[in-house]
Amino acid sequence: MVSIKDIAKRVGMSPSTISRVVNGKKYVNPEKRELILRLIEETGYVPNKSARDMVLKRTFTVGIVIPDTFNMFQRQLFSIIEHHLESFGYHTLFFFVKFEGASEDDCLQRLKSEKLDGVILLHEIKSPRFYEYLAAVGLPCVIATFAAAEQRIPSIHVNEEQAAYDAVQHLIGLGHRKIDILSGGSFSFGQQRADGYARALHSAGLSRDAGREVFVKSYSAEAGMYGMRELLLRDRDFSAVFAATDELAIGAIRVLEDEGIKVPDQVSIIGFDDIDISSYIVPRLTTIRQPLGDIGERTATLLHKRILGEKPAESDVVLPYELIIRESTARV
Amino acid sequence: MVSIKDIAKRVGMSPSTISRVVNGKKYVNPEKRELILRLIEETGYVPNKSARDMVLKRTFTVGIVIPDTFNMFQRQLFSIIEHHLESFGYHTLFFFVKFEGASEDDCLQRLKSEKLDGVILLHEIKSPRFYEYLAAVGLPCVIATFAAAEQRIPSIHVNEEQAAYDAVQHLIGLGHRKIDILSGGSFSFGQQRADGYARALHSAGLSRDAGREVFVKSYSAEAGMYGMRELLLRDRDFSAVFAATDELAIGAIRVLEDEGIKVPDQVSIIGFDDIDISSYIVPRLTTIRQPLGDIGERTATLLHKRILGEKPAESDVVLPYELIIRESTARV
DNA sequence: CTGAAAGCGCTTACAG
DNA sequence: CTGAAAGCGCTTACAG
Repeated sequence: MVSIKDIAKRVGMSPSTISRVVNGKKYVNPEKRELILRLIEETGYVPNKSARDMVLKRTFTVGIVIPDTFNMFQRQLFSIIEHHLESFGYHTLFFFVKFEGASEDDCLQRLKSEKLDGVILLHEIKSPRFYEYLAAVGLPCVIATFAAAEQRIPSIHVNEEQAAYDAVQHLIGLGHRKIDILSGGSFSFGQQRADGYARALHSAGLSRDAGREVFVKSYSAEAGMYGMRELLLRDRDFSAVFAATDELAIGAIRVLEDEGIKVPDQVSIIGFDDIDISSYIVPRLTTIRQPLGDIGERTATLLHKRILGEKPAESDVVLPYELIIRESTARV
Repeated sequence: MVSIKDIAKRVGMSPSTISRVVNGKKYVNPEKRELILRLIEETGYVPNKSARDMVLKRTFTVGIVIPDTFNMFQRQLFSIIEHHLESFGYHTLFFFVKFEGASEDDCLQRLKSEKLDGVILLHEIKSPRFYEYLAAVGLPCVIATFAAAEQRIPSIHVNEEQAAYDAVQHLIGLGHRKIDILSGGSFSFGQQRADGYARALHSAGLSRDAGREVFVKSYSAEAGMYGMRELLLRDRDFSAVFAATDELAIGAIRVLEDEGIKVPDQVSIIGFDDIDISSYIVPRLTTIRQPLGDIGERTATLLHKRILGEKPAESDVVLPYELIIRESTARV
């Protein structure tokens, strides 16, 4: 591989000068610059990133911490984020974390061995050690899709509770009174969406009933099937269900269909997230749309600013969501 | 950040020795090793990856070249690959490439600036320059999901043509005679799947008809809707369609449903890939399952071996696929 | 505008 | 088993 020294030798100049033109610094004689540029082209010289990172003490890469079992919403989100990050000149490294506690420590360990420029959390890390580390080394961080707990880490998200409230209001507006909920654990949004559900019921004068609530392990279609079977086992006396996630909703519809229960004729289902597939399935899913593109762009931009040392005023960005009414909900 | 020298100073030994214990080399006095290990623990020392990469002249990272518009099958595949790669101790860097020719050059450019240990192609690169570069620098490479063209790059894939043949045979076995095809461009598998379709038709004594074939731009559900509308515009005289991709099939079903045409009662649809969602939608999709897990694992393993310098005998691994009969196909 | 020199944090023969 | 020394490829004051 050709190095900066090789180039220097060939043009009879010092490595310093070559470095200057490679990095587009000024104070270089225009003619020499031309000459050097031509030679770089000819030889196919590319700077050695490791050497550069080493002296600069940064790596131009940001880590994205994401659940091992990421759902489609998170999948779509991370490719948007990675796209923007790339346009800012960053590499991105993925850190998958499982739900077991040990996995968070592993993740932290891996994080330490990289000299990241910044990190984005798409997964809600619990371990305080994690946040202590971030603070200790002053590693810029942005949380996407979750409100930060107490820590002073900026986050980009939607008002989950209010959105869920609106979703359930939509059901109530359609005349539904017997509304079940299918949500999941592990993440705070599962709880917040359940909170919005409860508040909507309350504000409509409906009483909450533990028999109408099931919390499954994850947020997948598989989990949705499991949860709906459980709901069916308990009591068939519901006319609508609020699924905390589109995938949960898809699994729920699957089970209902298998039982010969028609959606939305007999049961209305509303999801949350508006993943790609939701507008193609039969029936098209009524859901809450999170502004994926916006979340992704702002997350990447905010992190970039923090890496550059800017301290943006806004530390908690709450973005608007949207109720998307399609075919899976109907008047009771 | 604490460096190897700091540790050396604190224990009164040389950096060489510290390096040896950090890298688990032998020839170190057991007691000193203990002492050093303890200090590393205490100080939270982590080796500087950039420095290490630089002297070792490798980066322990592999690049994954993937289409910008990757579909769900590719999405699932790359997370499996990344998972295995991580277990081998590699980082992975994504290189998204668009369909425009220029994008391949960009990708090549980026590839050059990284000192990758290896690369995996999930996207069918056309540019010969790309392969020339790989050969020139001796960069290990494995292709997944495509048969390599002439180049001597090992690849892991399924017999696309034969699988498509089987898919269409399934339709024929169900009594269908008027079978349309919905496929896409840009990738060789789109053509190979179409070839299998043609051969199945031929072997059943059915004549091929350009009016029954539509090729759309991509392989998404969106494209599937577009393609099915086109098919409908031409002639409603078909009882089955072979969609080259599950997502294409999902879009096709969507349009049929909107037109009041029942699947599979009036039209049978078969897909290809068996993406996650295919077993949850209504109707469940009949499709060809590609052995995702196996492809991912073998791809990662094969690349790892090549990086280590082993030249495995098998350069073209053809894996078995499986016809998954579900609900979207029925007797005519 | 330009070069000599030092240094980033590690590894690896080489000589004990 | 261990240390001194050189070197990986770059950048950056510093002195012209």
